[in-house]
Amino acid sequence: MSKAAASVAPLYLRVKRHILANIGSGKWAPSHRVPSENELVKSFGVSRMTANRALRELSDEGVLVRVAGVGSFVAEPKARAHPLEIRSIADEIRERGAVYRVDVIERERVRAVASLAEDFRVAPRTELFYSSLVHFEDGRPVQLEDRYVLASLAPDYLDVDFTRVTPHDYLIEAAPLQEAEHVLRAVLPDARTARCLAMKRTEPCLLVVRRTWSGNAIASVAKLHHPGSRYELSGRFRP
Amino acid sequence: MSKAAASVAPLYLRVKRHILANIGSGKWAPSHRVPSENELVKSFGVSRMTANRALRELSDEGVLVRVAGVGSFVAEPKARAHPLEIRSIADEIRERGAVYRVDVIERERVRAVASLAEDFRVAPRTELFYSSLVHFEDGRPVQLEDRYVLASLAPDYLDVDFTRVTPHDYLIEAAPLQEAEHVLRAVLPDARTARCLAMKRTEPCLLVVRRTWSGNAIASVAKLHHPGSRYELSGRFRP
DNA sequence: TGACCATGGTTGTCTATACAAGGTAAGCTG
DNA sequence: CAGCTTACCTTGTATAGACAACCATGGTCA
Repeated sequence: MSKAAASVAPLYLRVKRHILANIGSGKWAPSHRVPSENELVKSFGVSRMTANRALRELSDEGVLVRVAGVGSFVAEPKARAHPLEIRSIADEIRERGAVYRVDVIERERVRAVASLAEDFRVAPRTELFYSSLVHFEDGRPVQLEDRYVLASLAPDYLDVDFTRVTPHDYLIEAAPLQEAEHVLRAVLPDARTARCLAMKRTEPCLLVVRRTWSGNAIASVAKLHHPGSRYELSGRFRP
Repeated sequence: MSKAAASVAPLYLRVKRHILANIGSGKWAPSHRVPSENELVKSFGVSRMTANRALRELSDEGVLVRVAGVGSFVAEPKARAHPLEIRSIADEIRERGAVYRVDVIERERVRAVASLAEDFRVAPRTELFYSSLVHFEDGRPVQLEDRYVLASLAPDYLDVDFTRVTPHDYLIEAAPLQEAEHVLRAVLPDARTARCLAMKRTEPCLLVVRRTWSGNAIASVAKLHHPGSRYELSGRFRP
């Protein structure tokens, strides 16, 4: 009834585990040379294709570095970049078990002024859609979302019911997301932001600016203001 | 002299690209069924092992979902979590081509008071090391790093020359990093922080709290204050 | 000595074949 | 009609053999 996975596991997996075990125990340090495919063929009694798959997958996973004509080596640990996940605010709030609500402040069709045109890398007066929402957690405002969207990429944007679908989720459907850029800053809110988030103008805001690409075009630029006293971004990470 | 990669690329890659092109163009939507291995064998004139490698790698990459006995299907796009990389500040500054400098403000051995003990999940009065550094970019302070380290995990911590190795880099070597947690907030600086970062107390700070695990123990808790006017966290992301 | 070349080990790719196991659907049987 | 069986297609794994490209080494030749 036990898993007994070790004895029935596919051969290529057993080879992978053997190598991972030797690395994990410190027996094979970074840059140490691991057995070649032919050596694994002999010691495990498997075919070369099986040994190749084990080593190739470990290479794809970044565990090994392979050099044609030379050998396979334990990769240097990198891991000095720690990803922090930035998620949809509605998901986050609901996942915490809190009540989520959104107010639609504005939604309109606009033409890009100079600064916006620069953000989007388009000509001035290009048609954009603008929406402004406030997201609430248990009745308290936690995010002001000011978003501009390239009209040609999401022609139905102004008809979306944002109380049911967040702009972010809608855009994922409408325009296949290919790249995103985030910039995080701490700022003081302007008068309108402070009013929308029910905060004092001396209280700091966590500002996330998110730009998303679809194909070669910048599909959307969003400015997300969060009251510093009521919102924090957090994430855990395992290398 | 041109790449001519398409004509010399390995067969399994050509098959992968064919499938990715059909997905990228929207011709094959999510949950659409892609050709089976045997169909690819016929249409591309490759062996089944080659078709298998193409489909298997796309499955490993999350592009396809394969079900034994049924077929291979275009995966649903998830990507509503956007990782933001948090990197070592020294690397970041040097990579921008700016001059990096660090001042060591304090370094000492301390005993955990109640709140610190709670952060570390250890008993009060457990021995910790404390260091306080200010990181400069082109002569302007951009980060105040207040760090506590579990003494038993890094006994040499106080002897490290922080002008040559950042605490973060040293800890990676000393205690294998297994997990990290980040919390980002916007706050107003206290008097000491404002003084160290040469900023006004009314100016907001971007605060990153980083906790790192090594094994089951919390190895380090770092509070990183950045002046809102001079520092921003940014990152790009391709799904 | 220095430049060239042959050799053998290594990774990278590809084929043809085989068996096993999961799943579906048609057809048979009671 | 319900339930079972069977055939077929699918993915998953594994093998033996083959050729190409890469690289270090050592030997040969000028």
